Amino acid sequence: MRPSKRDELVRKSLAVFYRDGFHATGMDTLVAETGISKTTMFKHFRTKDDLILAVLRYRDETFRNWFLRRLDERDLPPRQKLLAIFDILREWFEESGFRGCMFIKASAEFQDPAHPAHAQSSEHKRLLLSAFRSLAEKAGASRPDLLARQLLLLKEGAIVAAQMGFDPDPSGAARDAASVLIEAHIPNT
Amino acid sequence: MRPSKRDELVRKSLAVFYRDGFHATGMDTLVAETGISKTTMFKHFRTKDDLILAVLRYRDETFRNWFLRRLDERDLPPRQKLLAIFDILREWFEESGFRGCMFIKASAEFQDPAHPAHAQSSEHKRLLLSAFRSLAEKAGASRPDLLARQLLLLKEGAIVAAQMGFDPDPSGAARDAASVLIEAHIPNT
DNA sequence: ATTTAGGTGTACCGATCTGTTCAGTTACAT
DNA sequence: ATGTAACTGAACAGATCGGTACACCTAAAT
Repeated sequence: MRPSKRDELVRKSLAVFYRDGFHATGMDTLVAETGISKTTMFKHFRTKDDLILAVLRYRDETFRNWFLRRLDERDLPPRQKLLAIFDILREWFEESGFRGCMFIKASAEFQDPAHPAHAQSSEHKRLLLSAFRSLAEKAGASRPDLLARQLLLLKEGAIVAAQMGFDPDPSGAARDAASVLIEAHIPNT
Repeated sequence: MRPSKRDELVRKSLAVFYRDGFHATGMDTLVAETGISKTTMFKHFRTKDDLILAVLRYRDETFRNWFLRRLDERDLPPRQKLLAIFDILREWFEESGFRGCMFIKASAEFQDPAHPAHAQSSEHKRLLLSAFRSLAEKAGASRPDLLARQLLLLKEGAIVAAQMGFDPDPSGAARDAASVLIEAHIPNT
């Protein structure tokens, strides 16, 4: 009756996969780190890949919810919300366990675009893009789709920079660039 | 005497690692795909990790040389060169075997920042950044370091978008954004 | 009290992993 | 022709991989 073990497994596996990577994490490691028996794991998920997909689905939900809710909480006018994207990004980067974007990493480990993990990772980005686009529309951008795509490029670039550590303040540089782009797309007066 | 086998091994291994990933590629696969015996491999490189590092060094050299030479060939004024970055990016994306940036993928598979592969990947990006910065200086940017970092963020974002396929024209969107940023940093008249 | 569903623990399977060993081959320099 | 250095091929070692089998445990519903 209780499907709680399943959720617990997904949550705890997420943490390990996020920290160590997908191929580098074996099922025995998951047993050790989650405290859940292998038998139970394979009762809930037929294969490791199935578990990974469930983890990615869960990550998509929680991350997107967190990000967009955080954006709404500030209740700013749409134009400022577009900028605030990069403030929330900074919060994320400063979290102690930050290790980059799980979906970028998933698509790096499962390179075949036909692989479900790859496809699902793209889908996550498309969902974010469409959220950005609707913000850009509300903000009155002349070309909302283009602006949204550009802000997303800045966001992804900042994530990579934060993960790899080649920029001292990626969210700051991205935010500054975003404000120039926003001003160009949405003249202030 | 001939160290040609070693180079051949590095070159051919690069292709396999780039296509399939580091952890997903076993030494036996490399034997099959390179036609070089395992004995020889382990004579030239003590461990798989050593081979990976050599591959990354080789990739850094060839990619950076290719990119920057391509940029020089056009001999444009510095300001236009900054924009042309994104034209060369498009060329790369359109190559048939394109699978994203090897260093982003390396840092995704070797997440510990202390891991040599991770460190070397960051270094590659820093070298590119410093090339961008010197271009931005020559172009007379008011804040060349900031502009260079922002263009690099756009570049990395575009690479991720191209690899994951969530944007129909990442190099185009990035180029357009870059031109706005350049105009803001280097007033045209 | 007993059934039933979900979970545990451990041993195990065959395949694959990185890395080694070793006898034989090729090619070139003297 | 003989020595030498690089390379091959195949077998092998020990560990780990994803996944299975099976006997047992627990708790709640009947």
